Amino acid sequence: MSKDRYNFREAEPKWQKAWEEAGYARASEDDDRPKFYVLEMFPYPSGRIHMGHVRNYTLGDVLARYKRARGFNVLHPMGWDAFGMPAENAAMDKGVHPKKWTYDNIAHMKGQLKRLGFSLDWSREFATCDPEYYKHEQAMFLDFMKAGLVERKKSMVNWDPVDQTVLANEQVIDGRGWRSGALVEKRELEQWFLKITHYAEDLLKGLDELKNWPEKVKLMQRNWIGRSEGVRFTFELRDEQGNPWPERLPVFTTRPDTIFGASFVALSADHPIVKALAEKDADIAAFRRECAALGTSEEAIEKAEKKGIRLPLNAVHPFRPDVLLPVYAANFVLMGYGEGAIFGCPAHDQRDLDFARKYGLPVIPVVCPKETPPEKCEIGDEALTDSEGDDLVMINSDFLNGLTPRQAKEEIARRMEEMGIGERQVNYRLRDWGVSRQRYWGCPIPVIHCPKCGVVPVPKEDLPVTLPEDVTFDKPGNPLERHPTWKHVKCPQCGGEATRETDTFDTFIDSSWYYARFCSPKAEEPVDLEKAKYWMPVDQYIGGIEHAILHLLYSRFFARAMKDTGHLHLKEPFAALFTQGMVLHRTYRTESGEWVEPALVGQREDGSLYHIETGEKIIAGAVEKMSKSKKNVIDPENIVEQYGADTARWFILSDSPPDRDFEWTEAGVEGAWRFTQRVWRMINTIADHQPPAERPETFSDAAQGLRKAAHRALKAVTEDIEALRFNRAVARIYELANAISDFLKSHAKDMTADQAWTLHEAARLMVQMFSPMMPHLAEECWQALGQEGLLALRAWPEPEEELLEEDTVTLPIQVNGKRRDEIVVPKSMPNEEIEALVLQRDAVKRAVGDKSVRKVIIVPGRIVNVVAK
RNA sequence: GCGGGCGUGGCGGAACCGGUAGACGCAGCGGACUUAAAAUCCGCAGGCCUUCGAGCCGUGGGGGUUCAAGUCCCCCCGCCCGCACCA
Repeated sequence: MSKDRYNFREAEPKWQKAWEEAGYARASEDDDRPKFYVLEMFPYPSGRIHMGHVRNYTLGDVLARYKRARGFNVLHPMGWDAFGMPAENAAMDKGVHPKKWTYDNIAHMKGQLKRLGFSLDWSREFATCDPEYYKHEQAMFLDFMKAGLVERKKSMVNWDPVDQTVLANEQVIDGRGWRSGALVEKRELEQWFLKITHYAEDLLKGLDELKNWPEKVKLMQRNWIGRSEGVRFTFELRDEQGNPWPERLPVFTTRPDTIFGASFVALSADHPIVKALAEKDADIAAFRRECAALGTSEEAIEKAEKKGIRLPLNAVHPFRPDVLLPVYAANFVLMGYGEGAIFGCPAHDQRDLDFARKYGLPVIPVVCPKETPPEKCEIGDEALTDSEGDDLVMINSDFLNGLTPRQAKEEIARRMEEMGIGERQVNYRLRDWGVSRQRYWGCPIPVIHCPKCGVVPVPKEDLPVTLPEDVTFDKPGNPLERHPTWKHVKCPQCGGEATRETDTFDTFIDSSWYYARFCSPKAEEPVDLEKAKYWMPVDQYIGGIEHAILHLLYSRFFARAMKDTGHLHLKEPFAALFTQGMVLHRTYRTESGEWVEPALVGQREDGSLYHIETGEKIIAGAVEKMSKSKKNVIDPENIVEQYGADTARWFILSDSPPDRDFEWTEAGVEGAWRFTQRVWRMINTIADHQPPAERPETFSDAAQGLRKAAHRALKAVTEDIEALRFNRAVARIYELANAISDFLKSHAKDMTADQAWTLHEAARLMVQMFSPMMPHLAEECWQALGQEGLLALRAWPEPEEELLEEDTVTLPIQVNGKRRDEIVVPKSMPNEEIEALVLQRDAVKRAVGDKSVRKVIIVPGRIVNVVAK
């Protein structure tokens, strides 16, 4: 290879082949070394990899390669999250079968990943749409059923009345179906649920043990689970004539202390009482329809204006029998939480306040800061929601007056229990996981519906229940439902005519246990426990923050369910979690507002932008997440083609901390590209200086300086890689490269033996340091430096301790907190001596002026601050 | 709406546990080399002011704690992520 120009087109395939032949990325359980399981969230096979994948898998690959060099037996597998809606959309739009579309995409993307040089153990690859994978999923579901973790109940879906199809939330746009444009309705269907709430407490407690998870993710999960302690109690209801209603109304509240501030009661529009009343009242029925048009997403419901309708009912205040509270149906009360009914206390809940103001209901403050006189305690536009402060006191509340809200909660709970109308209750926001999907391209749910026997599980020996391939997507709805023969089977129990379940699983199930399958991808059972015991848990999991709640919570749930059914031995699958940021790119538009892809944007001398094909003026827009709709997408394939894998990897690691968003820029890749070329030239220059075979006895000052720089860089880079601070590691490597350049410049002409030796040492260390990031270039450099064998197989170097120490230290000197001077002192200098030295300095004297020195603060090794007044 | 996060030069970022703000890279400017350009190499570089000693201002905005605040506390603004059928 040319010494002037690094040819990645030649080098990259060569080293990829060499690693493969060496079995570099193959993982085996039969190994004495400690194990390390690094896993990145597997991709959906959309067709092409995108920059987000490049970033994700580069982060993981750096760690995998580093850990191998550190003596770990590393498992770094890859697979495909292959079921899901896009395959069906492609079938509808382009007429291609979901299976063909998916497997073609996988083949293409696999090639792309290989060209990026990721050290993945491809022998463990699988796709979740392989019957070999999903048959185990079906088997586990049957075991979950036996263990009582599965339930069948009614729940709401978005229904498109024109397409006669169930819609995903993302397919509902402003309350209308994305294809038909029809107003979406809510519809109740019998569906399968996994009882994640069974583990609510355990999932919450388990978070405390996850020391290497980001606090923000744990906090989000805690809030999602939403444990709350409160009281469930019942109201007596009366109709408009004052006659008692046959049943009492149960409500749940976390704020029983505010009961004397109650000014209304609100029921969910889907509450059985509201449903019953709607039968006889057109207005209530209309209100229910209005609520149904909001769809099923909590976001849409909460964003909507708070609205309600008065029901012909009143509720009797439990402690003031003469007070009747009006009862409403309200759009912000969720049927799925608590009892689907609340009492409203406008003074101390924002939603209740908004509602009360809209309908002219009284706002009675019952909690008041202690220092405020009760008669001055007023509520404006903002409710006073705090109930924990000891500086709060109950007012307007009969026997509660004078207590803190905390005491009042206790007192009310006690009295309600005494009266027999309520009890304390722990409630969770977390709902059971609805896993039924009315779609074709998913894992079939392995049950049969028999008119005589009811729901009958498919016997395990009949698994997998596979998808029929002769299906069409020319009509809306689920092809499994209308397939002529597939669903018709004999009942396994009575042998009579029966039908298969035509719903398939939520694809989140597929991704809730794949990490365990990678331990034994060919096992006869879902997971080979011996192998799982060796590899699990995942030591480092890496993926996007967008999965902070659902995917990660479902996976934690699945591990628990698998443990309880004997399929896994631990509850927490991911020992450490890292959440990467998104990849962004600037957007461009023409003056008429059309998006333009970055490749078509040219820049003139004066900096103005133009369309390179049409010459139109182009306006630069915001830097945003890469998305097809805004055309600000850079295809990794083009980047690898133009610059090679190492440049792409290096750039994506270099600019931003991995957990923050990353802006892809042309200039940035160019910079990374130049660095690869600069390194290659530098290494070849160094190779020309033959080092002595033996390590020199002594080193010149210059050589010693370079050795210190190299070993310090090694220490810093090692720490940065361990902490996944790859951008800092990159900066340290740049610094070392600069130090080596400087050294070469000043000593190239009359290089002594010790200097040549030092140069080679520094060069080897630098190459090793960037080898996890730019593995191909590193191998090529390693060879150029005359080293034998694959660098990938070499142990990570250790810095020499004595080169890391410094005997002097530079201390900045502040006077009253402002930096005025600095001194260089021996590390061992006692504080009194430092103080004396500092006070003699001209700059210090000048800054002190005619004030007198009150104190001198010395932080050893860091700073001196002179306090003068 | 609710929950979570982020905000530092022209740009991406660095700054450990409260201790020199701006490492490193990108872009820029000046110079060398070249017939020329590219590439490469060297140098400069937060802002203001300057009598060239220095000084003042500066980490989204406002307040506070401290000898010392990008970092801790309170309030506000902007952007991003999630909200249970996108993956």
